[in-house]
Amino acid sequence: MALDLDALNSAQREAVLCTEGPLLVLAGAGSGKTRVLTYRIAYLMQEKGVFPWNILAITFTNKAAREMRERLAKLVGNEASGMWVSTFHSMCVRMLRAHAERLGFSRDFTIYDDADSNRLVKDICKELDLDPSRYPIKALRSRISKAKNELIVPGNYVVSEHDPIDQATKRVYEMLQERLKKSNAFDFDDLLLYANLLLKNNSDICYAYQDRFRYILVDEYQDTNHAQYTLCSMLAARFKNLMVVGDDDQSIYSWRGADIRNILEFEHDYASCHTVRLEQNYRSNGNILAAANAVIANNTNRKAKTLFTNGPDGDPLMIYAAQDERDEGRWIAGRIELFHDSGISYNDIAVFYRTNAQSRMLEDMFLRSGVPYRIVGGTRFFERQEIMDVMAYLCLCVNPADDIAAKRVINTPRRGIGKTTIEHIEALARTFDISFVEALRIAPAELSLRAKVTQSINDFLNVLQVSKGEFPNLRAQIQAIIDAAGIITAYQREGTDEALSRIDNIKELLGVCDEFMDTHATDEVFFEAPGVELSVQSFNDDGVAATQNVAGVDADTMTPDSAPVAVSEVAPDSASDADTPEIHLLRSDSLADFVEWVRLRTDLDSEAQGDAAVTLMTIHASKGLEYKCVFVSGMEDSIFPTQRALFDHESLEEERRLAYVAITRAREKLILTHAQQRTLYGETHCNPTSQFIEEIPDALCRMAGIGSAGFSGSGWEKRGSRHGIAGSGCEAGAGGVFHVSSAHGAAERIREKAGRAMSVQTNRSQSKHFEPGDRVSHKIYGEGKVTRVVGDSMYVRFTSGKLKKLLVDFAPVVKIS
DNA sequence: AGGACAGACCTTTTT
DNA sequence: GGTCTGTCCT
Repeated sequence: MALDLDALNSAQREAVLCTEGPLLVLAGAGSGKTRVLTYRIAYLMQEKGVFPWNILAITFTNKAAREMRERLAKLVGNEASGMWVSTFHSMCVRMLRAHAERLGFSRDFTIYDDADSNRLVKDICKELDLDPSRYPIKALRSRISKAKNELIVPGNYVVSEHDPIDQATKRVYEMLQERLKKSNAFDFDDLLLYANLLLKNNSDICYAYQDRFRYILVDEYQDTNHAQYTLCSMLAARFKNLMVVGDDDQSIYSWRGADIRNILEFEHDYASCHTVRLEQNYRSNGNILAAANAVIANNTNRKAKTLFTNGPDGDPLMIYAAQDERDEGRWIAGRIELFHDSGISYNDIAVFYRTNAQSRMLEDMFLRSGVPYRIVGGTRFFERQEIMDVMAYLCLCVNPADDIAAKRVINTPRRGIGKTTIEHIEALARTFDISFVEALRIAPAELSLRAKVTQSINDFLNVLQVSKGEFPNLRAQIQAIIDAAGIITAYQREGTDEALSRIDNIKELLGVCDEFMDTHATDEVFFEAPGVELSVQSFNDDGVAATQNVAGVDADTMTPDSAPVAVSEVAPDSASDADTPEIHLLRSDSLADFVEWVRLRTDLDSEAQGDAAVTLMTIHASKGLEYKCVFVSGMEDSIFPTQRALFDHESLEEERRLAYVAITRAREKLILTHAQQRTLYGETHCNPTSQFIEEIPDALCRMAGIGSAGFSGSGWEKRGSRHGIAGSGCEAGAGGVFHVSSAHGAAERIREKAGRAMSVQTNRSQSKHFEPGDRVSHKIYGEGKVTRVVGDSMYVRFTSGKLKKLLVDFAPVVKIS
């Protein structure tokens, strides 16, 4: 398959053809950067004869990695199978698995997620007797995380004199690392930190990887933190074929440690760097693009870029001023129905918001108006309690030293092992310097526990025993562990709807396991290229104290003895030598690999698409996506931009970049809404229209109207609502269901208040009951006649001729006489 | 040991 | 306003 470079524009082609040396690609939104990345890889292999195993492509999300792999496969078939296309984190895991011993870890280490490390820090604070109000866990953790991202190990953590929290941080940090190591675990930040230390303190390993990854490509470079930055520079130090792609205007994760300077100063770091700007946008209509350009132009700290398109201007942007958040949600729902009627699929529509809290009202209104929706983010699958419990069992089976996991599930399901017993066992573990699980084994004798408790402990330990049995496949093994743990049985006994849905979720996890088995059955096996197998042999297993101290990192503190080593390139047939550590591969039958794989993914990104539905998500979550039609809600100062950013220049610029991201997600239609009044955290505020709206030239916009009490009219949205009075509705009786009221004067407000009170009455007395033959009015479809009522749904023939099935409880329908 | 209540919390969260 | 956590009570 010959590569068709004519499919690229000139800037894209330039980036593809520039294969040698450092390359910075400033890729505006929608400018085809993934295309450039994949074409460049294909070009390297097909035209430059570069072996796939000499290429490393790094992304931030698993989803992005998968997409790139897929697009690459389309371009070059399975030629790319020896290539590392992975996230920073999974790349680090691979390296750490291969060389865990160098760092004093064993290769079966587990990865602690956020909740795990939170618990660990909490435990440590308790032990140190730190008052949580003076030393908030959150503050400690964020400082530690920041330190890790900056590659500051505990020994190098500099305490500012008059900062007690800082002093506590140092102690907690020290202990945290000890505990993690004892548990044979890394947290997310550790993966990057230790991979850095591994390369810094072991020049042989570093050299081997440098030699292997001759061409490195990094996506979303604007989001890299310092640890990621140094990883890239170390790996690329030898061949300097480092291509980074990013858009400083889309840097929205500085609060997570992303350092925008990494991209702004790339040209400085690599003097011989070549820079390419991708400014032609293939996604959005002209008006949308013009709005995006106008907004982002207000930022000062950026690499100037101006996106252009050859496409049409399209519709003007629509701006709607809602009365309050309820009106906003209701209006958006109505607008979506109009779009849907005009032939736009729900799948092509997305609604964004700044904070997750805002999704509630939108959901509520969508439910009531019958707009199908799906929410991205929020409580994620792997953060559900039951899933975390099962995962804890799995982790424990893989790594019995995982104390956090053990403590999490020792009494899940209820086994009658309470707080005091756990504390005793913990004390036991500390006395003998053993793990929690090991302590469990001796606990009955040592603590002379009652028979019932002993039985419980044996039940629990039996789970680990069971996991070691023989199974036809991974799924069967996991199933057996879950059964032995008795989780499902416990939920079944509970029998509540909630418990049953938890069982469903656990079944879903088995589905995830199936997916894992499918996707890892074959492809990753080829990841290791013959002939360049990276292998490391240690001359001295006892570890002669040959500690290297590289680049100011205190190797003593965190990296134990690094022994002198030799690197050898082995022939393919010797690659399987027993004592030759191989680069870690994910095997479809390995529980350990499954656990790792799950830990490094955020959500079910393989989530089934299901029926057509509108997508709801935070703006952060929308990065990298696009929709024909985009709503951005809550465009008010102190919501978006957030309150904290209003008086801080840097934060405000980041918020503006966020606005830029939101705007540039839209292909054809962009609707911005704001509410004149909004209740948040129980308090009602009147916020001014977002300054970002003000920054968009009027010529690009059209006012879609001002939200008013009248529009809500019918009162349908209040039925069954506990918030009835809070609505903006002035009540029916005023005539038409959809009458539009005049502007809001003071007098009107007073009348409206009266109306509200009345509306509650009206609603309470209003019958929800419909019968065939009833004449009804629907908010979107107008008038119609009920033809059939089945359970809680009914069929209505509208004057337009449409027959619709509606949910009696939720559809925006009222009876008319 | 486990349930009930009261208090604190509250941007964003690729891994 | 809602949710999650921590403590107190039984």
